[in-house]
Amino acid sequence: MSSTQFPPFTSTNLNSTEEIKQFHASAIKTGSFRRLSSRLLTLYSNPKLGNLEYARSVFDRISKPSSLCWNTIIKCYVENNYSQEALVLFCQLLHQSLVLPDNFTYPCVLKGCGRLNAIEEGKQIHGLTLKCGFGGDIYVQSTLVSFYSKCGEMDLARTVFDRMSSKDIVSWNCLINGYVGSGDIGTARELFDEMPEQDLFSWTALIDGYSRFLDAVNVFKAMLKEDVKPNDSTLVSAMSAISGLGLLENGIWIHSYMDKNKYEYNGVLGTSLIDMYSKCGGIESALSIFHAISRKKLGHWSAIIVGMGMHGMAKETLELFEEMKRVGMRPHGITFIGVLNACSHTGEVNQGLHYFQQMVNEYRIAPTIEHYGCAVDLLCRAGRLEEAKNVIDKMPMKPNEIIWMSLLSGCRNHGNIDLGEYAAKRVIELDPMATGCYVLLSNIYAAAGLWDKVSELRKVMKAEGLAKDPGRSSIEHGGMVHNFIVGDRAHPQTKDIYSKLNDMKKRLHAAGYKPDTTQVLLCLEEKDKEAELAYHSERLAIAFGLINNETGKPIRVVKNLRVCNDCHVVTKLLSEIYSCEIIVRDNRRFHHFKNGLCSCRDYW
DNA sequence: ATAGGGTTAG
Repeated sequence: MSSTQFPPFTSTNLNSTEEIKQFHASAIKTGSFRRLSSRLLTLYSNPKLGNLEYARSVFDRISKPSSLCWNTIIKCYVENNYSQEALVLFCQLLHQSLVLPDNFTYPCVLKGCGRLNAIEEGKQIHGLTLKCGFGGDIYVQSTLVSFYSKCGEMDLARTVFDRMSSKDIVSWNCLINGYVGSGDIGTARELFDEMPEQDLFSWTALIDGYSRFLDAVNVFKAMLKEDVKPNDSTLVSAMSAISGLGLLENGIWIHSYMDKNKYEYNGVLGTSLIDMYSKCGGIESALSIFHAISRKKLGHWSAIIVGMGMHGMAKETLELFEEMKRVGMRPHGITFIGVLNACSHTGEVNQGLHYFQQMVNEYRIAPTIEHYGCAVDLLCRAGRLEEAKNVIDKMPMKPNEIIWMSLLSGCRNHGNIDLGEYAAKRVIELDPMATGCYVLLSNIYAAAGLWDKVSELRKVMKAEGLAKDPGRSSIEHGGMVHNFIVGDRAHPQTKDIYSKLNDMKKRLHAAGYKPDTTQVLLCLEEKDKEAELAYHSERLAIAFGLINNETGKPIRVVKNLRVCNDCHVVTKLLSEIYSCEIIVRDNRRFHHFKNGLCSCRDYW
């Protein structure tokens, strides 16, 4: 819109900082600053512009700020994530100003309290709203619901909500969001069904709440059926669920929906798409999305670097990382997570350590516990266990169970009993219910033939009520997700699957396969151990994939645990025997099996 | 003289 259509002094269309500054300058020149100060303050306070300093300087030049001015500057601080300062201003408003807070003020400060998790301050302000007669204001009440929710006080949020004499869609959404945030998706769902009508926020909240489950995708589809048009946030939530589950077919579907409806990928949607394709095993698609984005932002670069790292493409990852720096993009902490992981997955230990140093020294990024986790992982995978232990001992924060699990896992892979026991003790101190830890330790004992120690561990697990987390694998076919657990016989095609497994077994043995039973947890006869391996969940999924794969497309399996050594050997052979590419996502990375080889080059 | 400023994803 051209500015000539609107006289500068009355224009409401000043959208850029530059335009506002011109307006500001002319207001001073013509002596109309006093008259326009409140308008200027509002313009500078636009949260999209981030002009907090200008807004404040205008506010400070207003001699007797009206409640409108107070409200605007307080909101500006909240929106720019300086809620602490917003509360300071609110106190000044209470004690030092000529005007009193009004019904517009309270929602702003309460929002600030929510952001700060300032439960006590919020409760006091809640009291004030009642005292000042704003207890029945729907905006104040909804913000209170939201505030208590953010502070984890669902009972209080519910009480405020139940006491509201009239509720609108926003009040319901605030409460639903609260239950979603507290992880109570059941109650969130009940409220969603109970509310008089749902809007985009309600749907998005529900999709968000189902994040790690297939329901998220189904709710998204139901929403489209109701002709509610998703916005960026909805799509991000839906894609995040798809990524978590690794549902490539669904991912392609949502992408084509977005294409058809002309969504823009230059912002957060591009990042989500890259992330989604990477995590669903479509790294080529992730790359083409990335390359098609004309003005690549930090999020896009980081997403593709993290994604390629997961696929073990260390060389390409590092090349892109160097290119990113060359074009003047400054990496942040998450980018380095991707870089370190890439090095870890291919065993580029020294290069990884070099990048860790670069992050600290050149980019002045303080390593988080996740970065130390990467460094420990890097060393552990390579068998440099003592060095890893050294990193743990010297890191500035208390190591968490993830870090000790990395060490333990390294000890399993490199057969270090003493350090393994030490790491396992640390894990159990932090998380007594850590099943995976018992399993890894058992693996160490089993590999060393210490069967009495294995059975001792099993007794402890039994006494503690710990069951081994069963291996689960899923595969998409014909618009459905098929899930398998070890020794599963629940699938409608079970008969075919087991006869395929039999066929696989024969052909594997003919190809010279010898089962590797060293990682079987149970103290069983050699024959029974082999049987245990033969029904690992990914083999059921692969058998299912082979039966139903007429198209010659890769078979894509998503697993909840790490691939065991034996399954890894088997999957390599199967890719050759059946001339079929098999792509497995385990809980850490991707394995692309083709022609008898795996992309991880047996290092994982 | 009058309008303007508020609540739900980040």
